[in-house]
Amino acid sequence: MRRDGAANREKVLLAAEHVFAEKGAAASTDEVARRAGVSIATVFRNFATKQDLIEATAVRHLEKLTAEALRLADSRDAGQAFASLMKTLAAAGPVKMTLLDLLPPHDGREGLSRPVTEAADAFRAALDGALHRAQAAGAARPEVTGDDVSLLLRALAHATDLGEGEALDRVVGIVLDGLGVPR
Amino acid sequence: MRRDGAANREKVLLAAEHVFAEKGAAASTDEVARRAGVSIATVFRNFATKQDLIEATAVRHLEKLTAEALRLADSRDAGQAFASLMKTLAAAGPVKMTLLDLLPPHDGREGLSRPVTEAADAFRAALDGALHRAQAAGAARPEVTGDDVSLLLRALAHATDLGEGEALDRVVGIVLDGLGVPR
Amino acid sequence: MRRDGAANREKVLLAAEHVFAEKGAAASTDEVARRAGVSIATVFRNFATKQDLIEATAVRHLEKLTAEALRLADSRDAGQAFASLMKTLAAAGPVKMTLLDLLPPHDGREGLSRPVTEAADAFRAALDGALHRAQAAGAARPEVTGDDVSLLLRALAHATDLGEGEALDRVVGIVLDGLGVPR
Amino acid sequence: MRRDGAANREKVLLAAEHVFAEKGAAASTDEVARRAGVSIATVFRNFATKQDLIEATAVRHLEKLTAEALRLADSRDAGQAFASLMKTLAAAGPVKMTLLDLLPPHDGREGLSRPVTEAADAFRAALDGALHRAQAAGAARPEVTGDDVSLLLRALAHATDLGEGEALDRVVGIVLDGLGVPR
DNA sequence: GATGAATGAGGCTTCATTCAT
DNA sequence: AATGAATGAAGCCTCATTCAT
Repeated sequence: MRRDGAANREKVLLAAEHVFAEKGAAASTDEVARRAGVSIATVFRNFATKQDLIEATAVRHLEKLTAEALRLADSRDAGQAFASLMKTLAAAGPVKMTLLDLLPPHDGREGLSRPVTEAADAFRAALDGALHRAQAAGAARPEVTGDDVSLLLRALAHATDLGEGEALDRVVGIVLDGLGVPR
Repeated sequence: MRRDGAANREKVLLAAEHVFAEKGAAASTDEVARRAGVSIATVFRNFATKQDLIEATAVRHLEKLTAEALRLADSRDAGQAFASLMKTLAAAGPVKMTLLDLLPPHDGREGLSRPVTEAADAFRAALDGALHRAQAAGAARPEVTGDDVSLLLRALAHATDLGEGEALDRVVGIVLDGLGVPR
Repeated sequence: MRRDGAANREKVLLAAEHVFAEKGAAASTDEVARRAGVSIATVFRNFATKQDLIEATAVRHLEKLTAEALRLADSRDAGQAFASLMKTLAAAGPVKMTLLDLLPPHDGREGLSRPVTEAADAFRAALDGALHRAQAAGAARPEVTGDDVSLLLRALAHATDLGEGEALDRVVGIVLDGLGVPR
Repeated sequence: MRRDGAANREKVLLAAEHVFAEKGAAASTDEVARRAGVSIATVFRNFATKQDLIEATAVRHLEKLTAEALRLADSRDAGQAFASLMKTLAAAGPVKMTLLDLLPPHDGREGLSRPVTEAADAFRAALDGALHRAQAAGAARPEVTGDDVSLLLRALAHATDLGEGEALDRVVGIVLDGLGVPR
């Protein structure tokens, strides 16, 4: 039984990721349930509130991004690693919803639950690490701050929402130029 | 009486600009009415549909931006002018709503009314003009396109939505560096 | 000035007759005003309430029908006169709205204003007169009552609302047969 | 739980039948819900649209009428059967709403959903059958058509709306005389 | 007297959330 | 644990009626 429960939770989260990505957080819980193939009551059994579901989706997405950031950190070339990270994060896969809006610095943090802020902080730490390594290797301007990168990333994620594949590459390239990252 | 009507229409548009800016287009018409100090029926008398109100707000905002772009165009230093334009537009005053999302290139243009697309095109033309002048003066990389700038602007406008004043300046500066605009 | 007022009242009544006929009493007062070419405030100046307007329209229509009934009464052949009357009334011209619903016997009379009941009674008297003359001439079954005719007329008026020209003639013919009126 | 759902759906349909009958299709959905003893959201869960509810009510009523028509068809005396049918249908029980307006021939059929037109056609077929049997038995004039009967029925249903029990019998009797149906 | 504008009440519909099976 | 059903609150929009010019 516990396995069923976990499986359903998983299905719902996956569905939420897609639905919120496509239609924004305004999408109805019903639609998430439908896409997950479960009843809406099941969604609410797993996530007491729609906000909870949104936050869980955000956490999940942030964890993926953090993992990606840490994976790339192992690369020998710190500049290359940082550039790849920016491209990957800006593209943001199918999750076009701006979950990254939850990253600090952010005004609306007060209302967020612990898990979300923790996940956001973890991601932010990974991002800072990548930046610092690149700066140490001379592959990023020293005066650039973590906040700068975070804001730019958020901005690019939104642009992703709108631009096409190749267009996004061009834009990310321009930003990397501005950051002093060699390409 | 026409004066009353015009004044109220103005009040509603102003209120809409603020409300949509703060809470996004999902904000309720009721709230716009409350902020404008009129009844909701008055809002609907001036704008038959919520979509109409949103579009009118967008047009108004775009027209302001276009005027700003054209005003700056008269500057002697084309590079300076372009830089100022980017900063001004990214800041975007109190209108944090991403009205700039209406700029081409954009997928969702089909559903938009004529006035909106016209206003968006006019703004885009002014933006392209500023870019070309800067490039002709050697104050912007020649390979940068109008689409690049438009996407970056849209991205920065979103970041504006979240970042603070000084932080925004830093970020815009980085982007200008990437565009090869001297500061 | 008085002439303007009267003219407007006339225009409104005419418009109301058409609009209510086409869309039923659910049609909006705005539409009546638009069709009359006046502002909605003018409509309400002349008729304090929408109900008042509806009743005035009904009275006007009833008076026309009464006049028609009296005009036909002069015919030599009482049976012929009665048959013509039924046909004319069932067709009801452009006023398909069932103003005849106001005729007695009717449950909802209590709520009606004096002018309406008076007009309805006058029409009913004219109708009774035509029937009695036909019966006196042996051109209608003696046991038929005014209520019978009134109900049938109301029914046919509704059918008119729906049927076509020739179809209506057939149906009225059948009813006249049932009433014993020679054709 | 399905039992609850079905029961509520039934309650809503029943309430709709009464409410629409009394106040016409313009009656508010709220009133239907109140009469059914459920919340208005429950009404909309069962019938996505007010139009859907109206149509479902119409279908239900038409099916009852069709069943009645077919039941009477088994009678030995075809004329008697037809007369009974007319009386029953004209009386139409508590459903004073003119659901019969949906019968062909009718202009507004285009906007109707499949189930409604099917139910209307089924009823019309049953009615035609009764008429033809009566004509074959010499108990109705041969030149009378199904359209004639349908229109008359519609008309009488409206009259039902207004007249009383005994008055209706008289009127139906007159129409049957006109149709050549012995009584 | 006529009008353009304003409004409160009400109608349809959606949705997050709760309940009973 | 999962579901179908129920609901209150809220949103958009319309309309009869009133008000200010």
